[in-house]
Amino acid sequence: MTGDATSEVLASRLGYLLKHASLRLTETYVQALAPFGLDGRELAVLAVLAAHDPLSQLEAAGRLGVDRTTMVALVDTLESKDLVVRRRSPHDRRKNVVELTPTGRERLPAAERARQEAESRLLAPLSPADSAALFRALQALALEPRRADQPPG
Amino acid sequence: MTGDATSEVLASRLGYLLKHASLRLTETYVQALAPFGLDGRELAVLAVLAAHDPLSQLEAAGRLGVDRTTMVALVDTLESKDLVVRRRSPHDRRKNVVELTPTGRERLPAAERARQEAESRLLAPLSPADSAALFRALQALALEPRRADQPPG
DNA sequence: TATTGTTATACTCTATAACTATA
DNA sequence: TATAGTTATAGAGTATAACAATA
Repeated sequence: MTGDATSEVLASRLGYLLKHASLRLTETYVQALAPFGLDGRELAVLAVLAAHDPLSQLEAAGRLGVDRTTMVALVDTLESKDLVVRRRSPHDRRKNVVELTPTGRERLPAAERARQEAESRLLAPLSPADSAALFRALQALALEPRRADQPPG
Repeated sequence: MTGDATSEVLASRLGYLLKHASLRLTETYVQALAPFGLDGRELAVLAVLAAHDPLSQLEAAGRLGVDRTTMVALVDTLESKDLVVRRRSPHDRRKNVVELTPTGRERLPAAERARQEAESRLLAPLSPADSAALFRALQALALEPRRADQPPG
C-alpha cells in the first residue's frame, strides 16, 4: 500500500472495502498480538481447539475453513512454539489429535482479551448500532451457505 | 476452502469474518465479470481511470491503494486486452498517462452494472438498514486514516 | 478402495531493491 | 539528487497432485 488518496468511485465498491478493511484489521492484529508471539490466524486456531477439545487436523481445518495442507503448516508453527501438541488417535491411527499444551492454555485468555480490545478500538468510531449491524452483515456474507446460481429474471 | 462446519468461536471474530466475506465476494465477482473478460480489481482500475480522466500510473496506484510495481502488471494486463493505453506525458516524459481505449469505454458500463447486480444479490438477505450500515462501517474501517497508537488508559 | 496426514510443487498477490530515463 | 516506470526477485498464503500409513 502506497498512496492514500482513495478515489470516491471505490468507496461504494463492496469488494474494495472488504479487502482494505481486512488489510487494516490484519495490521491491527499484528500489533496487538505480537507480545504473545501470535498472529490472528494462529490465535483463531488456538480458540477453535480450546472450544472443541479433541479435534483431528482435518476436523480443525474444516472448522477454520482452510485446506488440510494449510493445516499441516499451521500446526507445525504452533507446535514449534510449544502451544499445541499432535498425538496419534488411539481409535483411528490415521488421525492426529491436536490439543493445546499447558503453555497454550495459559496464553490463550490474555491473547483473546488483547484481540478483543484491539477490535473494539478499531470499531470505536462506529455507533453501537452500526457495529452490531456490521457483525450481522458479515456473518451473513461469510458464513451463509453458497446459494446456487440465480435463475434469470 | 474445504470444510463447511465453521466454528461458533469464529463468528464473533472480525478478522475471520472480513477475510471470508472478502473471499466470498471475490468468487461472486469472478462469476459476474467473466463474460466481460475482467476480474474485480481490473474493473476497479477501469472505473478509477474513467472517473479521473488523465492519470499517471503512479497517481492511479495511489487512488487504488496499490504499489507502483503492482500497477505495472495491472496496466500490462489491461493493455493486452485492449482496454487501456499508455502514452508518454508530453509535460513530463517520465510519466505514463493511462487512458481507456474506445473498447474499454464501451465495456465499462455493462460490467459495472453486472458488478452492482452481483453485489445486490449477495446483500439480498440483509435488511436495507443493515446493508447501509455495512457500507458505513466498512468505509470507516477501510478508508479512515490510521490513528496513532493509543495512549494507555 | 477411501481417508488422514504429509511433501513437493506451483500459482497468485504483493512488496523491496536496483536499474533506466527523465527532471 | 529526486521521481516515474520497469524488472528481477522474494515472501506470504493457498491449492493440487502424489505418496505413505491406516482403515
